[in-house]
Amino acid sequence: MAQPIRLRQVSPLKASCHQCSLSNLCLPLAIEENELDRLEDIVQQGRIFNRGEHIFDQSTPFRSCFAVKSGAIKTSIISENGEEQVTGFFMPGELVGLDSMGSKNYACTAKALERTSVCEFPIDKLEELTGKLPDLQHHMYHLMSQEIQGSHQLAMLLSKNTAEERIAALLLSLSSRFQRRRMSGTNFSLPMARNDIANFLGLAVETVSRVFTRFQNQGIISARGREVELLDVEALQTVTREFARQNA
Amino acid sequence: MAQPIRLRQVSPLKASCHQCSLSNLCLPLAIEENELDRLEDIVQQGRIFNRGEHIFDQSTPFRSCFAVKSGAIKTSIISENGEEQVTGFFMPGELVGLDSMGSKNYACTAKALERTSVCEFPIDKLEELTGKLPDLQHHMYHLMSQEIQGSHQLAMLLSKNTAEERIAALLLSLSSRFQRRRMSGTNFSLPMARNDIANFLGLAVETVSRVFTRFQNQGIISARGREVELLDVEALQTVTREFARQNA
DNA sequence: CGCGAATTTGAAGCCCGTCAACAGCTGTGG
DNA sequence: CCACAGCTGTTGACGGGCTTCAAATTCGCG
Repeated sequence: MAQPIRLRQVSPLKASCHQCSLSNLCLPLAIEENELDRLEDIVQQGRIFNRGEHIFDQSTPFRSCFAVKSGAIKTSIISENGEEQVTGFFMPGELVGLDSMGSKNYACTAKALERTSVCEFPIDKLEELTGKLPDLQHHMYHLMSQEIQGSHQLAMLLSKNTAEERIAALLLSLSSRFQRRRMSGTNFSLPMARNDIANFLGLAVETVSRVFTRFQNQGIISARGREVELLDVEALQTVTREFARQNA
Repeated sequence: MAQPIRLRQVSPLKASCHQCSLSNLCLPLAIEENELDRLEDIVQQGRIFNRGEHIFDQSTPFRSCFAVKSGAIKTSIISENGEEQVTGFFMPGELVGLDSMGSKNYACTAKALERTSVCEFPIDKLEELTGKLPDLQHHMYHLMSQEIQGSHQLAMLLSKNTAEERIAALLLSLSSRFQRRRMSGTNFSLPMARNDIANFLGLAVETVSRVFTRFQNQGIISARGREVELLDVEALQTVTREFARQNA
């Protein structure tokens, strides 16, 4: 038994970024084969978190970024007064912790919404490696700027759009992220509670609930609990652009 | 005349990051002396833009990041429908363009709010340099993560706070940024129009105007046009925390 | 099966956006 | 030098979308 275990500690772990079905979404994206090996040298794979467990906590020392392999994670910041703001939902293939890069402590708390497995990238080794691999550094810049852009989009959604538009946008965002993983873009299960949706979109829980039933009555979606089916994607896209048309 | 000019092309330009009063805010922060020289090799200094001129435009090829030397810049994104969202205001010592890092095109448009001078960092050279200088790379990561965090704070402000709280927060933010430059934190001139404030904070212009007069009637501030004096900073800080107290 | 949490539904109130009109400031041209 | 236009900022009135409060109902898990 000893030998097989030893082998597993080296070979399968090293090979797994190559084999990972998410390698086209995660960090290895656009990296040369031989460079991928060096990334695998620093990654700690296969950590598992149960629903509700914290991957890391705000204001604790920043040690690592995490790539979601399966499951889902929500990040949130707690202001001095204890008010929570959900800042993002992270699906498989997405990188958590970029908002803490270059800082001493984590800027937010990351919590598993369901049973979730992640790959861990120790930040000191990651920074060292990005210094050696220009493509990887470029990709890190890209991912971080994407996060900034996404946050700006969210700010736009929050400041200019109605409840219906915000929820339609979230459903479409989730849909495209499921599709990217070759899963159904019209029939999926929401990883987060209504409460999290409301907090993320800056709405009251009751409003979220009402919009869901309204969409259902209009035949745009079909929802029972967290199970959602998008019946009329075009109608949803119309809703998100509705506001624009009126103010054109 | 020829010789002095030649000398100026080398010596004063190279020395200017050292001499710049903003060097403790901008990129050179926390960089070794000899490394600062290499940063100066790639920077193009002293470009001037008049009020209203664009530093760069959304969807045009991303070439450079810009550090504000004097004046002020606003960045905004235009959605497909033509709706504008102001994403940030940039004061001297702050770096513009981080949301486009690693992308092919600029993610937003940057516009001078007043006569503004900037230092330009060509992105290809900057990326190359950050690959060689770990401290500089670390600082870039830090600046970008700060931008993500700031954007999350904005989202929180937009989704949970009243008009008064948002405007109080903006005034306090501007105040501390003026103070950082050794300028008065209680008596300053707003670089942006009411319209920009409203757009940035997700409010109607009329609401911004009303809150300004309300603050004035309460003796918290004194404002005439863009000239603002903070008469009671503590009261402003209380306003921003008011919401929290009620929901504690 | 039973309890607490999550979700849904209803009713009432309020903050803020919209519409409208006015005032203030700036620059231009007669 | 003043008049006018255009833009920016201010003030008032009104309506609507969302929050809040309250309670019923369902869901989830031991």
